[in-house]
Amino acid sequence: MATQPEPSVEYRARLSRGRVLRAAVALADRDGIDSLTMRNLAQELDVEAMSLYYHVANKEAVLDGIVEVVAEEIEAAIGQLELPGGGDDWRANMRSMILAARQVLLAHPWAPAVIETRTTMCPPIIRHFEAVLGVFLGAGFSYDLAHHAMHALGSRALGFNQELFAPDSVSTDSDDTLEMMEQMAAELPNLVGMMMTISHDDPDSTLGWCDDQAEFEFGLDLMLDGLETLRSRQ
Amino acid sequence: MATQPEPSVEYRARLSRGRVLRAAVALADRDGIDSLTMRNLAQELDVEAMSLYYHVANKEAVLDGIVEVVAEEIEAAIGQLELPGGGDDWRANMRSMILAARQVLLAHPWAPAVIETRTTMCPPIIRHFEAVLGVFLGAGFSYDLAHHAMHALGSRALGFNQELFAPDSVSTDSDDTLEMMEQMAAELPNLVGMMMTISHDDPDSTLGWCDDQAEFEFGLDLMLDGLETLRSRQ
DNA sequence: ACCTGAACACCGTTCAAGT
DNA sequence: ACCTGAACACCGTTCAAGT
Repeated sequence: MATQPEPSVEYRARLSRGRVLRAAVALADRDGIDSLTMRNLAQELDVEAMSLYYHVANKEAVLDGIVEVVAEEIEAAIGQLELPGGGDDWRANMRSMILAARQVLLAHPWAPAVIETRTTMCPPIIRHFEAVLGVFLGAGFSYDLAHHAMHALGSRALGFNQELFAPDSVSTDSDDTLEMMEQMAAELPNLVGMMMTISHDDPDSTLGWCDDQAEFEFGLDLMLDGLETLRSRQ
Repeated sequence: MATQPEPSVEYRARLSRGRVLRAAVALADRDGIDSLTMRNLAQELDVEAMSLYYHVANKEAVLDGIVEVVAEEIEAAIGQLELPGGGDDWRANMRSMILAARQVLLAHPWAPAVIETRTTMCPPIIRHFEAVLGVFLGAGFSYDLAHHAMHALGSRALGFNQELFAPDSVSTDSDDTLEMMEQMAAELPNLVGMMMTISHDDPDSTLGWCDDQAEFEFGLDLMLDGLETLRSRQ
């Protein structure tokens, strides 16, 4: 009789904080953040829910942890970047760092909302802000102006600008809103006029169906250009 | 014998959607948004939880409703405003509208987070965006530029800029973070340098304890100034 | 050291039943 | 028409118990 079962198909890998967090990210990516419950997460790992508590303190710790995983991905993505601006063009460097972070977040659509509910910064996020701040300081921003700049950037420093309301909330695709828009055309001349003009110019672009990436870059450039003006006058 | 009980102390006012929503706002203001459960809300109204469902479809409808209540307060606050810019200074008008909205939100600290989870816009919010857009168009912005401007403003149009992480997440008040900062001073020269400089200049102002209102206005003005530049070149 | 079963105190919500 | 009691299917979490 075998006293030691050899590794086989029924062998189950031991749990660890890392495995728990990676499974949590995968679950949130696949089924959405609402599906990330301790019970579902345990099932994903072929384990009982209570086993998770041996590796993470509680659900908040799981949420902290999945933000950390994403932040580490951002760090890795930025690490691989060849900064285009060299020592000269701080805006180009900042821009590519932030757009690289954004690419990572696009793969984890739940991340912005979870990040905004966190109360403490994990080390990789702190290091990210350290790097962003480094670009400002390297370009000659005073500590004071760089401080304002960090606040002004806000979540854009991590590559997202939390959109208000769902992408299609005022979309003309919905019959309800279309009807509502028609009966409100008199009351909402500006919005209706803008939507009609924009969808006339570009049928794919309405208020409810905008190019998020283009709008993000527009807002980002607006900030960076404004900050450059302030820097040069400093 | 009285066939009709006269109104008396034990008379209980009937429920209505309006009473439910006002009670929900008051509860969230007083005890925080996490305390806003159907059961707690019912208790606030001296009623069973199930009674609420006669007046609101479900909890999502309550959240939609409390955002609507806040948006109506914003609408009222802006309605009472004397716009300082007259027909000339669109930035001054926009600024006072947005800062008035912000004052309302400061009384309902839970509101930004709830607003960001909504998927559809309620009528008073739509009307608010209509008014903001009206300022842009009135100042001569093209529909296209005004559209970009609305996106760039984002939640700032409603008076908030969701802060990442809690106010004191990197505060030097906490012994833990102070210790962490000390041991990380070598790894985080930019952040530590900025914090030391800023708290040296102004002991009340550190990374973790900033003047939110001043930072909001800094970011808002940066956007408005940048947009004015684009408008004038249009 | 690591995992589990049973149980607790909550949720939102349904449905049939009361007045 | 309006409100309620009992019940259901979930949550996160605890604690003592297993191996």
